[in-house]
Amino acid sequence: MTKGKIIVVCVYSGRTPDSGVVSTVNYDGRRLGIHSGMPIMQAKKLSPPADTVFLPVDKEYYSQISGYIDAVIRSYCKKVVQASIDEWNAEDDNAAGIAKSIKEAIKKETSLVCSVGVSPSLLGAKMAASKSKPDGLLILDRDKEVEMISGSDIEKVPGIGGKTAEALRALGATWVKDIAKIPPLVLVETFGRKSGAWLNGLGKGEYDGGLGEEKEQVEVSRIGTLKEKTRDPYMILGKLDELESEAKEWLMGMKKSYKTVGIIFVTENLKTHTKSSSFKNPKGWNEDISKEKKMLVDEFLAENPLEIRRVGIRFGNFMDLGGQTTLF
DNA sequence: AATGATACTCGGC
DNA sequence: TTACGGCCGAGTATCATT
Repeated sequence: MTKGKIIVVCVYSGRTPDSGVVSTVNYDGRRLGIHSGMPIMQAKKLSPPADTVFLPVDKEYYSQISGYIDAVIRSYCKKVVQASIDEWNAEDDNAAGIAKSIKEAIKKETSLVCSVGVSPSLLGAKMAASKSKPDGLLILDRDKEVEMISGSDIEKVPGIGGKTAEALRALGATWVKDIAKIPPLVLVETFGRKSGAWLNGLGKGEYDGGLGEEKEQVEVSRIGTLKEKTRDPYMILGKLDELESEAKEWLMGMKKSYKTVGIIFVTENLKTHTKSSSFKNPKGWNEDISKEKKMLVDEFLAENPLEIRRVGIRFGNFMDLGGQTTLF
């Protein structure tokens, strides 16, 4: 029985029985300071064992539920873009009118509660939904939207994470409205052309409008944690073989060929590095790439002295081949 | 110099 | 005292081609 308990949902890496991180945690757990991304061992120290349940993530199950919710939302809204496994962005001429019905339909279908935000901009809607968590509905007009966003902590703005927030605070901005005091040139210098311009607009109350289009997946990757950290190419390549098969199952199912293969390395200091190379002609999922993998691994080991903790493989630059099915 | 392709890092969820 | 996943896309740097 899990009623009244702290529920910690974890990604177990398999390295040791408790190694891994927290994926998510219920509100009782959050009150104790447990949060996503936290090492499982740290969460254990913060939670009373008798009142806490640690569960592994079950992504297949979440995907199934996600599909049910997707169908509900699409039955109500003119335009829908699924943003992640548990977030949808939608447009409708009668957004404020249907929001409550959508909440109720999702509850009826899945017995889950959700939060809905309605606002003139996508950014405002997302923040309104976040603000009304865990079971809320918040509808804003343009004035209320500006009031909410400009008065918000920079860290609460989707698109501003820990690193960006820290850099903004170093420039004197704690609240969104403070960003307007930073010269646009400084924003561009610090955050780059695109992000700098976006932040500048944010400070001035210019929030991007629509949803954009649903995007096609452009790469597939599989990453895993090694039993122990190592620099042994044989160990690394062995793990990569497993991961390659998994990624290629996806390619096969989606009937995709690829032109780019990349290897992802996470070193003992938890820093991520990548090495990739592209082929002139697209490769099918049955083609051998062991030479290329070895090249990329050797190349990385030659230029980085640290031990490797996790490795991954990535396929990208998918090609539409038209009638050339003989490749497979 | 301009354009497009590729390589790589960052960070959200 | 420390403890640490598995994805994905965006953005930008860098390279190749013309």
